[in-house]
Amino acid sequence: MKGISSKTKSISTVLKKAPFPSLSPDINANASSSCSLVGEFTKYCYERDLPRAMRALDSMQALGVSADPVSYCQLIKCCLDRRSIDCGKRIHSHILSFSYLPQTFLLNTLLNMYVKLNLLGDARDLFDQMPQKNVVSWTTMISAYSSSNLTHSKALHLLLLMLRDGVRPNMFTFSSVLRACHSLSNLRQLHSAIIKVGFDSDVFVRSALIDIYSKWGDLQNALAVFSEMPTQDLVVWNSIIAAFAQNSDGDGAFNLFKKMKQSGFFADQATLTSILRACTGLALLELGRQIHVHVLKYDRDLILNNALLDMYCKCGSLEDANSVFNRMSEKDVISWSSMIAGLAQNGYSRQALKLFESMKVSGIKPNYITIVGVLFACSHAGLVKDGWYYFRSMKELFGIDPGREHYGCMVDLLGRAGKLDEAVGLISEMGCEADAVTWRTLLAGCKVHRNVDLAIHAAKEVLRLDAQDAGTYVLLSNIYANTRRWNDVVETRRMMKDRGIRKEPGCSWIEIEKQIHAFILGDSSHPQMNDINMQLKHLIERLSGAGYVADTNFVLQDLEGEQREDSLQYHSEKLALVFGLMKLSREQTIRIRKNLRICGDCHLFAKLVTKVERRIVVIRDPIRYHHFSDGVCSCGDYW
DNA sequence: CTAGGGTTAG
Repeated sequence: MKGISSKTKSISTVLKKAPFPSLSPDINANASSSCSLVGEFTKYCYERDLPRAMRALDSMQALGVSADPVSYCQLIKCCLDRRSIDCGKRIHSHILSFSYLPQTFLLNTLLNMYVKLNLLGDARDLFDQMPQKNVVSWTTMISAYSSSNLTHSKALHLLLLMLRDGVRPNMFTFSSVLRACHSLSNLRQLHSAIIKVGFDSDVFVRSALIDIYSKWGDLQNALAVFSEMPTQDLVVWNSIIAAFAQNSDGDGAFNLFKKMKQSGFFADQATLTSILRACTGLALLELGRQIHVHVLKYDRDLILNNALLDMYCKCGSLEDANSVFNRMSEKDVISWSSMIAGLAQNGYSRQALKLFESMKVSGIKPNYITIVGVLFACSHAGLVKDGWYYFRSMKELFGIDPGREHYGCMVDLLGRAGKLDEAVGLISEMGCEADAVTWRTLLAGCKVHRNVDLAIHAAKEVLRLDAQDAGTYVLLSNIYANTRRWNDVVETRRMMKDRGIRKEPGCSWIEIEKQIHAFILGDSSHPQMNDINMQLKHLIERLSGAGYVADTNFVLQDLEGEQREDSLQYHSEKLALVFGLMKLSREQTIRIRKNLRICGDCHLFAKLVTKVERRIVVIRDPIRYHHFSDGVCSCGDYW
């Protein structure tokens, strides 16, 4: 890639290549044949006939003649479409051999080609050698660097060089460079620069602003950008809806969606994808099914189908997930990963591993997240050997280094199997420091296998890394109470109070005829609460016959609010479950979502309900799925 | 010749 600065070419080179039509008949003949050659070349370029155009280009190269820049641009686009790096480079070197300075827009087209072909190095070489860079050249390069996390700093750096060079950024530049900002304050700087030049009214810049504020978790500012002026652009609507869906504010997403329709816009693939994600977050299976109807008209949209698939998995309807998965005309690593994780999370570990084998056969390469799902499947089914195998060979087989999540799954697997020492060993072996999630996982193992000393250690680690984790304070205090270490109980409660930790009230949601009913611990505002309480009493009597005894160990988990012995009875999932029994027909699965982990008493309660009442119950807590049926739970009583 | 929105884990 050298010699692009044709300025430096000697006069003699220039003369040698310049046509002298009057010198001799030979040269005249030559000139007229070059003329028709160029004509042919131009024709092929416009017809997008890459092979013929390349052949003509070679002849032109031999004769030292050139065509007009627009034809070259056509041909470069053609290379892009065919993704032919080789042809692109040949055109580039042909253009370099010109005796004159190639026009900037032609070099920009080449630059763009390199960027789109992911040849950033070649792009940068060309960019550095361009004698004249205009705003398009700069923006092309900045945009290339902005699109990868690894090169964000280069994008910002180029913006500075551009300004120093006296080239003013335009709307294109800003809408590309925004995603490269490295902090919220950096984003605010860019935003105010944008406002200063008045580009904030551009729909591209606005959607980029909304998107990046959302990625930094700043929904207020995203909404502020959105609300500043009336929107007549679908992408801007989609940006703000996605912002809410991605920041787990499903209700916010639905409200905006409603407003969008009122403003006369129709949902496209991106809108539906975000709305499905909102359904996923809120576990709204029925609403998700309704959206599915609209998805059908985009049945070849991969991303949309992936979102649909994930919705069914996370809403606990594996039948639907399976049928979507099987009908998808195209599947990528995300489709496979979602399905594998979905099977595992819903208790079908063996199928998950089988599907993983099919995936390998299909030729789609597993990624980091796929392996998380695979290990999760192993841990769920207690497949210690398989887990170790996948964990130990993932680097060799798939080229993926084990990360936090993988270690987390292994700690879960070992903890579940009672191999707590091995789990501790693994934590110390981690390349990265164990985070609160990992310690919480170990803590769960300690709880089930009643290892008090290790539980205390794990809980302390959790609290060291996440001082706000109300559940762990409560659990720790619970352990101390059970082992009669009263001073420690007092100390733990004091710590909680000092740090202003409040336990989030337990809340459960159930969807009945497209209506969401929420049950919050200690809140009896539901209109049918009296009825529900009565039914609950009757139900408990029936369950007692089947051996149900309230597990008061868990009462201690509720330090806040009522500390009555019978407060268990009011755990929100019990109320939701009873309401489901009252309102849904026997054939309908009772699906409940809750904000806290399910307690042991409610877990036993749900198991017995499915046995005594012959119902299917699915409860999704923030981490795991519990499929209850005939007195058994898919989690195997470990969660 | 350059720009914006949607999917898997945590």
